[in-house]
Amino acid sequence: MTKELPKAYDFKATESRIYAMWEKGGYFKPHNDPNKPGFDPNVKPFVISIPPPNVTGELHLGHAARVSTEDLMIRYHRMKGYSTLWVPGTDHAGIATQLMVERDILKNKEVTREEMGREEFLKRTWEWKHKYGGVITTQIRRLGASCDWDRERFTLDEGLSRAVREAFVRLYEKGLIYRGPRLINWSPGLKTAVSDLEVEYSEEDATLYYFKYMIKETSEVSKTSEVFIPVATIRPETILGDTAVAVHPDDERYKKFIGRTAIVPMLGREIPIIGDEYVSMDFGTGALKITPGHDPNDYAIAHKHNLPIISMLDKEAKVNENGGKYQGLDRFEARKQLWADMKEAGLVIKTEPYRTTIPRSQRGGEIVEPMISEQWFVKIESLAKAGLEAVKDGRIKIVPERFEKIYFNWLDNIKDWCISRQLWWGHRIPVWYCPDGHMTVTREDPTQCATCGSKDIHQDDDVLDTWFSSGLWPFSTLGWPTETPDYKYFYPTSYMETAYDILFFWVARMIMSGLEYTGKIPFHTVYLSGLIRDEHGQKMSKTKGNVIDPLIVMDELGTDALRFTLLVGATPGNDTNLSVKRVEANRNFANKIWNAGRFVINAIDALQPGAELGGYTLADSWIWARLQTLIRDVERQFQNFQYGQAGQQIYDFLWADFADWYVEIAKQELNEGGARAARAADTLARVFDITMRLLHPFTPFVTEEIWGHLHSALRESPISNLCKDWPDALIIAKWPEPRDPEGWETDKTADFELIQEIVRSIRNLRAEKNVAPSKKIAASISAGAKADLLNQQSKVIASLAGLDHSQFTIHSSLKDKPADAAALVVGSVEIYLPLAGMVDLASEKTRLEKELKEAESHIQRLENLLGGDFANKAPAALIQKERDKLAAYKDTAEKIKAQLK
RNA sequence: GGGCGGGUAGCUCAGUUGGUUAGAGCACACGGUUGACAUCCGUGAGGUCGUAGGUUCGAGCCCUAUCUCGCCCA
Repeated sequence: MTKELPKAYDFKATESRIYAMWEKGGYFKPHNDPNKPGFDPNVKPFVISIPPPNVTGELHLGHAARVSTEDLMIRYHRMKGYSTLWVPGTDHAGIATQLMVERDILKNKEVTREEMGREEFLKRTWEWKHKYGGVITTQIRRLGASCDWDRERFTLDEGLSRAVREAFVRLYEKGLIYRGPRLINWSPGLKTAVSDLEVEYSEEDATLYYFKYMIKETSEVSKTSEVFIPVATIRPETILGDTAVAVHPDDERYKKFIGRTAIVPMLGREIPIIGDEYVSMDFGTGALKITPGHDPNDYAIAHKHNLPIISMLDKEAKVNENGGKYQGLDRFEARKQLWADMKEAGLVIKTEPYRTTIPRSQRGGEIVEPMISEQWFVKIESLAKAGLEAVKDGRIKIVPERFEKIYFNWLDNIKDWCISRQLWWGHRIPVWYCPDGHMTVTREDPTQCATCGSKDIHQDDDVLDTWFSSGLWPFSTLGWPTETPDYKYFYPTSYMETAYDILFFWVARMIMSGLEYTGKIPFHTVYLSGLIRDEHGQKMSKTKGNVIDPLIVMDELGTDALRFTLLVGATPGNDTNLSVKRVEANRNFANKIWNAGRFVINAIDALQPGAELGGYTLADSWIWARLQTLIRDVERQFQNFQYGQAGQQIYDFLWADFADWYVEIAKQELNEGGARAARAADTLARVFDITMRLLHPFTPFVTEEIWGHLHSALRESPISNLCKDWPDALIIAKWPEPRDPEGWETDKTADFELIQEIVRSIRNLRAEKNVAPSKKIAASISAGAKADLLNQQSKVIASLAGLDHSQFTIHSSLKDKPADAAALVVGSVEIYLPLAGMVDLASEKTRLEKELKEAESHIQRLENLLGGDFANKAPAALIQKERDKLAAYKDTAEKIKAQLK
């Protein structure tokens, strides 16, 4: 006998215990491990590498959604028998982590990282990592993630660092990596370059400054009149870096000035006036100042016209020596000063408010400054081409498909990737320089210059973009560049599951990297999820105060409730609005699972030894048919990545079909004892077992826990045969295989649905007439051809509809309709409820008339339908279906009419 | 400017390759201490599926236009 189970599911007492049991049982490990004896290379693996969270980060709902989805995929495939591996890990998140540690030492030691020095700072950062690096993985465990923790990786681990080094050296040797001064996005606060992707553009209020670009006078021009070209700019301070003024060659106003010389305000520097069709004549003043050192478009024009490039800002975005007397001023301060001076000098025309897009750093939000800087770049063209091909030819599939277009578009327009960052926390660029400027790039740290042999060499100060190492993740985590057994067996991986916002940052780069370094696709399927928003679709942010903390939600409502909400609320590629109300509803669902399980277990415990199994009842057949349909639907939906739909259907089945109908009917059967009870218990156990298997990837904890109890109850029961093939834990139980219908299902289902309709209509009437739920009432039914069926099911009907079975009669036909009775019509079945004293003739008449009207409107509609082209063109089966419906409505209408007489 | 997604019940969302009575959760109304569950049960109300055309025997779903919200890219 099983011990008494609590009345409510206690997730707090369950989750950590179950997780420990799984981990201890080794269930998170691939069952077919290439490092172990007995390995079979022919067994199909299923592999996911986790999108690595920031090592010092904390779990947010985005992580929770990712982890839940990946765990669902993993558990499903594990149950299907694949040798399943989920590789967990974290990345070092260069900027984020460095900032955190910088803030910390500034607060606690009051030193900056520069004052502290690189070596000491890195030591502190590693300490920080060791202290906080485990937080997020602990939180991921709480979600039930069934990853192989023995294979956990970190991007700065020795192995992964070797992969980064190998990748860099290979690209360098192939000539795909180069260093040079280019216009890049500079983050003055962080004092590092950032890639194009790390800049966000927002529409903001700004000021458009109009001023005079004076033209150097020549003899032909009157010395008395003022000659200038009006120019407008958003950033007046960049005037200090102007190297030309451009106008459209066809512009009647200005074309006469082309070839002449303009004078940079306040600096007096002379710059050419050039003609270029890039200038739009009707935008602004029609003339453009060219600042190639601080604007990407101007940079391109300067290249075309061979203009000099002047940098006028330093690394902190203060004006440098090229800014004359403004040197040392911050960029915004310089803007004010310069403008004031220009006003004084009579060069100012006007200012006006203007909406424009401002480039801001994705991290921190400061305004990014385009600047010329010496950086390392990856020549991306050939990599992009390969990445494009892999998706175009179907080797990699992106779900949902519409993101393929976005992916193509990005790769078609991609620019070289700036991979160097002026940070300390990361993979230091493996390039050494000697005093003569030779570069040495090797897999092992060199002791001398490869070109001149000089021992006086120093390593590049910069580190690589974190995404450079993340791009290697699917294979570096498996041992690459070494051909380890893991790499050989588990690579390429299977799915890459992540949110669409890092399609470019990460997914595209992983694909390009995988193809470039391993010659193989890193995964065959990319599944993109949406983002998690609050219940009104707003982005969650601390400033809005609408952040939902998954840890608190799990504390209050349980992990399964959160998981189920995230999984069922999501459709591929679409954002999910999460409301705590919904999580609460799913906490209730977890409890429903628990209690349905308790009921099943009690039924099993109550069985008498040696009980024979009775035959299948209609309800047995019906629930079994429903279950088989469910298995087929769920399987199809899993194959199509429709996880939300699948979860919803299982929910509906368990709650509506199983609990509300089958369990209620089973109660009666169980009361009868003997063979009837044994059959009911048997069906309960079989259906519940399969339902738990289907539900396990969604709500792993409660299903594992209750299934375990079911398992022990069964083992000690007279029907222990049922569980003879079950494994020790649900997590590795076999996934239910869909099978084809056997032919009997349609009739049984239709029969049962008639019973349901009869029950519902009696309940409805009872509620309408305010019959106390506890009161058993009499009934007689005229059932026509259904009389046999209803006779067999009379006890079911009676108990579900609250009828007194001893006063319940079923006939093929009734000669006289019972007096003083309410009449209900369900198709061809007439039900009489002699509610003495409660039946008011007038209101009965109204009710029946209403029903008649409804039936007649259906008859009208169907007759129109069947009288039209539908009858000629629609599929035969469908036409028959509608004809049957029409017949049923006609039957109903006639019966009601008879009642009304 | 180009592209993508959403607009379905009071709120938040589902809705298979078009199949004819559009679903759920929450909220709401009425009634229930039925031996699994009040984290529950029963019953009910609530929708011209953004708008206008079109294709089709048949459109929430396909096509065109349009309004609106959001996102990505330039």
